[in-house]
Amino acid sequence: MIKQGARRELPVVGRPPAERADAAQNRRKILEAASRIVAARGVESLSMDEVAREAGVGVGTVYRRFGDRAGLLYALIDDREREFQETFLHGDPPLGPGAEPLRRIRAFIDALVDRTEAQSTLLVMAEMDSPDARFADGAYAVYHTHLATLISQARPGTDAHYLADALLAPLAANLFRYQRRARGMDVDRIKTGLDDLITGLDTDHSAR
Amino acid sequence: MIKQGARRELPVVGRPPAERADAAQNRRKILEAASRIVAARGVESLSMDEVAREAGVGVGTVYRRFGDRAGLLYALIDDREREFQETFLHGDPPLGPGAEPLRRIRAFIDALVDRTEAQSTLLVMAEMDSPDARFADGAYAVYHTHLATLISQARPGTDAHYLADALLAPLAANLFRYQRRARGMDVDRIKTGLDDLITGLDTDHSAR
DNA sequence: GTTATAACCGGAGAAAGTTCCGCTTATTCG
DNA sequence: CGAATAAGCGGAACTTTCTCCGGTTATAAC
Repeated sequence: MIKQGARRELPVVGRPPAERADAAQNRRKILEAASRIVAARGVESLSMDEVAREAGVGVGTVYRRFGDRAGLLYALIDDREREFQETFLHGDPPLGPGAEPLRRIRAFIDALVDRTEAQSTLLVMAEMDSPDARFADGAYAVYHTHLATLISQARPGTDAHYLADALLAPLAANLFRYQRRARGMDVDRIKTGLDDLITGLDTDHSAR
Repeated sequence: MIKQGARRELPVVGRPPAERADAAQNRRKILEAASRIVAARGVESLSMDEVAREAGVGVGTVYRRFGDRAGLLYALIDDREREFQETFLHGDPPLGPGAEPLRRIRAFIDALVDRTEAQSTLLVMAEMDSPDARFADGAYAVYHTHLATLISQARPGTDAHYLADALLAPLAANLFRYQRRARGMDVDRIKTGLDDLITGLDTDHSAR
């Protein structure tokens, strides 16, 4: 995550040129305007035109800075959750390093459930206008790598890469919201269910 | 699945009034036109205007019949897969009744992977313009009920309802397509990974 | 066969996302 | 400081989805 839009085609070598000062300032203005609108009237009514107007820039600028609506929404999400990554990468056990892998997996998934609960509306909207955006976004990659590492420690020999995706999948914002709203499941029930799934990972399958 | 759009608000009691003959005919014409366009130029370029024109009706008619774009897409999907449901509900074992539950779960998930592979583009598009549509659609409900029943047989005492969602989640079209395209995973790898996850379900967790 | 009515029809137009392009400005290099 | 240039800017215009409503037609009751 962190940097959105802006550079879609990278130069063959070397880092992308730094953002010009005025551009960086516009990025900030846009992000703040978007945040203000979301706080005031919800994500549903966040139109690109309005963001541009509120930020005092043209629509074109919003698009140049963030690529598309999904990009803007993910930037908004990232902006709020950078510290979450800190917690599980370098924080205290059982979330951070120090605890045994399976314990960390559980703690991580639990924390992710809470995060999803808090941001579900924003996440659903973001997923909506760009189906791959969730996976292309850096945040997902970080979660995936983290989980895959832990899984391969807990159960060497399995396809940790795939299982990480599979464990993250039930936390897709649209399913999560459907379970919460339409199915009437509460957060604890979801956590318990996922714990059950994780427990299965700890099994020795070779004998089967 | 089966019936899309048309009746969003049901009468309190009794079945909805039958579709008028001309309306039913338009439904057919629209579905055929849409199918033709998809076959010719892909789902990406399926615009409601064009469907209407090709079917020889007004746009309003398309919307009255199918509710929205997602509704039309799901109708298209259902139209092609009604027999899939037959297979696992009443077909031969191990997919159909007769085999032991865990065996049937595996067979079902495997078959679903193949179905997702075949329809992924259509499914991704449908999920895109209406985040809950996948779950609201009758097909998902059928899968969910089927799986939940099998899970509660295989492992009484667990939250089969939740686990069914969790097992279906990695088959979300957008994740699936991302794994196939961006991650370069092949279908067998996905099946194997899911089998691994299912195996975990067979564990006795009470001792843990 | 006539009439009442509920369903249906078409297409104009509103709303929102995205693209395009001529003009402006920050930055760099001599 | 004074070009040269690459980056950035704004907003009009285009696209596509979806809504609305005045007029039409199928269906059923008499």
